[in-house]
Amino acid sequence: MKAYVHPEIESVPLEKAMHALSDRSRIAIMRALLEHQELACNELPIELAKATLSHHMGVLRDAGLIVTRVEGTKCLNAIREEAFVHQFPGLLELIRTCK
Amino acid sequence: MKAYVHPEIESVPLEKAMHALSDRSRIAIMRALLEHQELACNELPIELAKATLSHHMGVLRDAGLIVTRVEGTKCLNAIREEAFVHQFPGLLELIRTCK
DNA sequence: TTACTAGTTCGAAAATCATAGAACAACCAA
DNA sequence: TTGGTTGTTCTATGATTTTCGAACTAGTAA
Repeated sequence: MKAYVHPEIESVPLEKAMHALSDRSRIAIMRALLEHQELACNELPIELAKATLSHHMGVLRDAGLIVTRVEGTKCLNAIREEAFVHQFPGLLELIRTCK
Repeated sequence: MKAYVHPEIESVPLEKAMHALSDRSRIAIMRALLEHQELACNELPIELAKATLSHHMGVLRDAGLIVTRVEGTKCLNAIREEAFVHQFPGLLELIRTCK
């Protein structure tokens, strides 16, 4: 489908990760991925136009928070665990537990 | 000088705190407060116009991350520790340790 | 080939945000 | 009272962000 680019975790500054998580829809995406491990875009519980969803996935990907792999016509998204453990310790727990 | 309003911590959603920390200047303010406990606006190591700085302090205050108290002509700002311990566990450490 | 599905990219509109000058209020000190 | 300091509020401008329709690419399947 397309060659997805994922940044080096170390090159992502904190404010970029914070910005990626400053949107209600993107937090909802992260929580869905926490619950289901791996989801295609159209399986996400988000009521937005395709183009908008694609934009949000790009923001999360650029911030090093998710990884996308192609499988047939769909692309499967998952949380980039090492980003949180290594670069942003505690952040994933915050997303998981915070109201 | 003015009656500063501080929100109930519980009413601050995660995306609001994330947005407050999605700006390089505001992260710098938080780090200065981590180091010095309490600082007036004009003591912060930020090269911005007064009006801009006042805006950033308002964003941090509205997100429940800092508390401001008046003392004479100046207003002293400090990190609202209970916000982090109680509402956003791990976030303060992230600000402290993250590059 | 044709049709369908999944997702991206382009272009544009609306909303939000960062920035700062100018005027202002409040306090302090001479 | 006059002047200096501290910070807010108003207003405006430029930049960024969110949103989505439309056109597009790539894979799958009939």
